[in-house]
Amino acid sequence: MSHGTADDRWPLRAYEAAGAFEADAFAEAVLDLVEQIPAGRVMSYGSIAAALGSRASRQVGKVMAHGGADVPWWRVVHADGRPADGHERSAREHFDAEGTPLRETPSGYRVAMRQADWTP
DNA sequence: GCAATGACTGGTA
DNA sequence: TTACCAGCCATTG
Repeated sequence: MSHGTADDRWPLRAYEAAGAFEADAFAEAVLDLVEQIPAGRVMSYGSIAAALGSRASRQVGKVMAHGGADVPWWRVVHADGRPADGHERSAREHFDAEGTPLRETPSGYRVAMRQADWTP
């Protein structure tokens, strides 16, 4: 990461814009971790929380909803491989472009966690 | 301090 | 596989 300014490596600007001027260590860690997920791989909300020594998967979701716009949010999926609720369509395009292992289902698609699941 | 809320999970039907 | 339910966790009013 070169050296960049605090601005270009902290996707917290959206967070701040939302009203939270002081970013939590948790939110910072979540966004930072998401940026580290390699293309073609994914992590579940629960796994992220676990990697941070927490179990607040729902909080991870909240962080993504507010500051996820500046990070590869599509690499964060449900524990069963389903993409973020309400973003299935957009996520599909990214997965398709990155070659993320997917598997079709009667009602849509799902990420093949068995192969795509990643952990730092 | 309690109740509601949310990009969640795991178990059961 | 999908649908529903109870549990969990931090934030918000």
